[in-house]
Amino acid sequence: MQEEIPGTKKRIRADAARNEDAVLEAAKTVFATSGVDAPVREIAKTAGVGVGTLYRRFPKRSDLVVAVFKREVDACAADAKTLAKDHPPGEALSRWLRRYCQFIVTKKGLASALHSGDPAFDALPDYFRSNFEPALQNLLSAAAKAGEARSDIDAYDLLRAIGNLASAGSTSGGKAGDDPEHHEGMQHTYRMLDLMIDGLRYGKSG
Amino acid sequence: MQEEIPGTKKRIRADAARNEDAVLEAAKTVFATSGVDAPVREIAKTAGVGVGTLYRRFPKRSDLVVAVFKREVDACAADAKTLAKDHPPGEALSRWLRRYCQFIVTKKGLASALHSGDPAFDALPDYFRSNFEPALQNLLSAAAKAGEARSDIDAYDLLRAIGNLASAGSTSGGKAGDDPEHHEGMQHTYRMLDLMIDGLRYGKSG
DNA sequence: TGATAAACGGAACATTGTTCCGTATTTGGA
DNA sequence: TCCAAATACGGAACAATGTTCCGTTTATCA
Repeated sequence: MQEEIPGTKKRIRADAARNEDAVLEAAKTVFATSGVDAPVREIAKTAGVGVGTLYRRFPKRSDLVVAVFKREVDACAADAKTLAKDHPPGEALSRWLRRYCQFIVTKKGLASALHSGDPAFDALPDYFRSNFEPALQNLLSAAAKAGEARSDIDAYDLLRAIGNLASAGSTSGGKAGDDPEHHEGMQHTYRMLDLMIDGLRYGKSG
Repeated sequence: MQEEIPGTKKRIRADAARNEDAVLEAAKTVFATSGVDAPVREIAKTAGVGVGTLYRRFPKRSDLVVAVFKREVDACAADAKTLAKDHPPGEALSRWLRRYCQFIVTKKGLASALHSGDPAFDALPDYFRSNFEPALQNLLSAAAKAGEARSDIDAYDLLRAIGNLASAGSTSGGKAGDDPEHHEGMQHTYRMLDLMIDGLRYGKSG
């Protein structure tokens, strides 16, 4: 979260840094497994840490939720750059859109928390957009310039469209289980996504 | 809630009936004042009743929320009939739409509960629509027949439109306070509503 | 290596939903 | 009118959870 800023008084203790990371990682796992409403204690235990430690870094439960969310937004946005480096533009675009779709699907539970009215989450939508829109815009532009995708699609529109697709296709809640209906819904979602991607890359417009 | 059905074994005890009503009334008040997340104890105390009494009638907190919601839907829908009896068709229509708008505004907190994924609330949207759509349809038809409103508007569309208007204009949460911004938003909402009503009654179409 | 600041862990506290049960009230019949 | 059974009542007690507190442990640095 916060780097070594020159002006900062003291270094962060090694164990503290290690634990902060462990907590974030545990929270990510637990949120995915048991939903965003999972008890703080469960996260602390998974991280192999006492609740006190967790609360020192994240004074409110919502702070932890926000931190995990931002961290995953960062990771997903960062993947855009990686994919752009490792693949031809059209392919990078396709892959990232699938990656993004997966992000949305796994954040379903969180999404409902966002609209819960808790002011703690007010900043998240902006964070979401300000990271994803440029990330996608770059992929889109590169693909368009290479003639590997149409150029008349707005990044934000696409983000929203896929977001809607994905939320419509997943059962509400945010747990992870092996619910078969859930899997069918997912398959359907990914099929629709592929349709959009194909349209984007090979559609009649240029 | 449940009437005297001939097949029923025993009569409901008088104090029980009285208390059920007191609880519903108290819940309505408390939800309006402190939001739908208000503690059960506060509702019980307001009703002048122990929590045990409350829980016998409403085994889950959500049961109480649902009951209050339905009761207010009933009340609002019933007002449509009353207004139709006491006013000329166009006027009845106007008045009821304002009444409905007020209903929506005060149920903002509840609305977010609806989309919380809790299956306890799954039946509410249907209840909402199946009561309000016919109620409005009647007013609309009567007004149209009397030449006091245009006839090309769908009842459900109108319900949704006003619903959106009202939710957009109110600050999230569902509390009641004297927040001045909230009041401004409300004024704006009602101004927009009046615009729609005027369009409905005096617009160019017949 | 030892002093000190920083961090740790988890018991303890506060709030809330829910259950339990001894007590009080209503009801229907004698 | 009065009694016994049925019913309902109230609120203490329990469980789950977020959050705070503080005695103990550990990392850092000279």
